[in-house]
Amino acid sequence: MVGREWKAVWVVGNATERRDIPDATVSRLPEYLRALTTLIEQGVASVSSEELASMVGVSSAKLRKDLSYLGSYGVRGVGYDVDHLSYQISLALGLTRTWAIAIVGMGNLGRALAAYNGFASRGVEVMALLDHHPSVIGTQIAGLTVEPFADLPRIARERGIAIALLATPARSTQEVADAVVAAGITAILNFAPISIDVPGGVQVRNVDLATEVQILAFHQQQRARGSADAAGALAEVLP
Amino acid sequence: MVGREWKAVWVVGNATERRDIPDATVSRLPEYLRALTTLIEQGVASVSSEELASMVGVSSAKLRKDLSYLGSYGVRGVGYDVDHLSYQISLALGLTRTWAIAIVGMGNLGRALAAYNGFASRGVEVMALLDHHPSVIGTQIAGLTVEPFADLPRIARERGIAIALLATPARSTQEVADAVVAAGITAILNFAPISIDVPGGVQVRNVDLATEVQILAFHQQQRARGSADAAGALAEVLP
DNA sequence: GTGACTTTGTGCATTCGTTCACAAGGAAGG
DNA sequence: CCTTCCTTGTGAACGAATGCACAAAGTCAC
Ligand SMILES: NC(=O)c1ccc[n+]([C@@H]2O[C@H](COP(=O)([O-])OP(=O)(O)OC[C@H]3O[C@@H](n4cnc5c(N)ncnc54)[C@H](O)[C@@H]3O)[C@@H](O)[C@H]2O)c1
Ligand SMILES: NC(=O)c1ccc[n+]([C@@H]2O[C@H](COP(=O)([O-])OP(=O)(O)OC[C@H]3O[C@@H](n4cnc5c(N)ncnc54)[C@H](O)[C@@H]3O)[C@@H](O)[C@H]2O)c1
Repeated sequence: MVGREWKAVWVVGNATERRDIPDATVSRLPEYLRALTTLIEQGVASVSSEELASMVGVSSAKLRKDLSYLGSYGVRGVGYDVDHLSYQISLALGLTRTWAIAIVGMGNLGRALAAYNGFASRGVEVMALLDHHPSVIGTQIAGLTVEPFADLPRIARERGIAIALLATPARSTQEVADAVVAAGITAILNFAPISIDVPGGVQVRNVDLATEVQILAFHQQQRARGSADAAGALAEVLP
Repeated sequence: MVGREWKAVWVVGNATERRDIPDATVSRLPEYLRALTTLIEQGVASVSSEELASMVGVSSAKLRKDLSYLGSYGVRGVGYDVDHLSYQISLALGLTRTWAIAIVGMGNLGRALAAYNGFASRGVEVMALLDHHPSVIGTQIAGLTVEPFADLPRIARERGIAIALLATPARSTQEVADAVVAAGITAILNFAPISIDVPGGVQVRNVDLATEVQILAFHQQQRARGSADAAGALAEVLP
C-alpha cells in the first residue's frame, strides 16, 4: 500500500514497477539467478518456467509469479531468454554494480569467509578484513592484509563499504555492531549466535548454524515419533 | 482447536499437544532457547513474554502464540519460569538427546565448522569429519581425525549419525549428497551454492552466503533509490 | 495465413502467519 | 476473603504467500 502510493507519485517511468517485490520473492531471486548463471555457462539460450523451477526446487507457478513482479520478460509458448532474464534479475537485486563488503573477526570462520571465492562472480567484493587483535593485524589472508578494526570508519568511507559480515565471538558482537553502525554501515550479516540491537534503518540478517541444525533435528525427531509407539510419547510427558 | 480435539482423543497424556507446530514457530524456537540459556547463566529465574521477546527481537504477541503451541507453561500475572520453559522448548525440539553429525569436505569452511564450539552446548556433537582427498585424510582437526568419505556408510551406522553438513565444492556436492543419502542419513545442511536433489523423505536446508548478501544488497539499493533522484531511477530502466 | 500447440501471466481461492485486543487466571496486599 | 493489578493464552481480524486453473499471447509447420 505504501508501494501503491509510490506508483501514483512517480509517474516518470516504470522503474517503480520493480518496487514492492514481496520479501518471499526477494529471497528466491538469488537462487533463480544462480540457476540462470549455470545455464549461461552451459550455453543454454532459453528456458521454460517448468525447467527453471525444477532446477531450484520450487513450483513453476511460484516461479512465474515471482518473475511477474519484475516485469513481463517471458515469451508465451517459448519461455524466457536466459541472458535477458538473468540481466533483469540482477537489475532488480541491484547487482549491476559491485557491493563492497568488510569482514570483521579473522578467526576460524572469518578466514574461511575471506577465502571464499563465490563472491566475486556474484556482485560482491571483499574490500577489507578487520580484527582488533595485534597478532592478526598485518597478516595476509587470501591476498588482503588484515587491518585494525579501529580504522573502520576511515576504511568504510574511503572504500564505500556498504555491508559488514560479523564473525566475532558472541560476547563482543554487540559492541562490534555498534561500532560498525557508527562507521556508517547500514547492512550487517551476523554469524554470531546472539541477536544484536541496532538503530532503525539498519538491516541485520543472521546466519546461525546451530539454529539450522536444531531445525533439522526437530523434523528428524518428528519423523521418529511418527513411527514410534505411544510408550515413547508417554515417557516424554513425565516432568 | 486441533489441540483441543487431541486432548479428547489421547487421554493418556498431553505429549501429543506438542504436535503440528507451525514451521515459522519451529524456526524461532532455537532463538528463544538461546535467549533462555543466557538468562539461566545470568541467574534469572523468571521472565515475561515482553522481556524475552525484546531479547530476541520479536513482538510479545508472536512469542506468546509460539509458546502456546508447546503447551501452557506460563503463569498469568508473573511470566515464565526460565528453567522450565527452557526444558520444554528443548523437549519440543528434540534436544533432550544429543544429535550426532558428520561434516563432509574439510576445506576452508569444513575446518571452521569443525572448530566451531557452539555445538556441544546445544545438543549437537560432531562425530565424524570426512573428505575424499588423500592429503587430508588422517590429519587431525579440532581433536578428530579426518576419515575417508568412502567409509561413511559404516561410520554413519556405527555412530548413529543423523545429520550431515556438506562443505564440498559445488561441482561435487550432488554426488556427495547421493552418497550421504545412500548411507542412510536423512537430514542435510548444505553450504554449497547449488540446490541438490534428494529422494522424498530426506530433508535439506541450505545456507548460502552469497544469497544472504544479495538480499541485503537488494534492500540497500531500495533505500538508495528511495532517496535517489528520478534521473537515476530512470537510467536503470533502459534495456 | 491459418490453425494447432505451447507456455506465460494473472485473477481467484486457499492456506499460512501475524497482529490485535481482551477475557480469564493467578499473585499479592490489605 | 475480596479487590487490585499484572500478564498470559487465544479467538478473531487481518495480511502475506502459495497453489490452481485458464484466457491470452505468442510460435511454428504447412
Ligand atoms: N567456526 C564456525 O564455523 C562458526 C560457525 C557458526 C558461527 N560461528 C560464530 O562466528 C563467530 C566467530 O567464530 P570463530 O570460530 O571464527 O571464532 P574465533 O575465536 O576463532 O575468532 C574470533 C575473531 O574475532 C576477533 N575479535 C574478537 N573481538 C573483536 C572485536 N571486538 N573487534 C574485532 N575483532 C574481534 C578475534 O581477535 C578473533 O580473531 C563466533 O561468534 C561463532 O560463534 C562460527
Ligand atoms: N569458504 C567459505 O566461507 C564458504 C562460504 C559459503 C559457502 N562455501 C561453500 O562451501 C563449499 C566448501 O568451500 P571451501 O572454501 O571449504 O572449499 P575447499 O575447496 O577449500 O574445500 C572443499 C573440500 O571438499 C573436499 N571434497 C571435494 N570433493 C569431495 C568429495 N567428492 N567427497 C568428499 N570430499 C570432497 C576437498 O578435498 C576439499 O577438502 C563450497 O561449495 C563453497 O562454495 C564456502
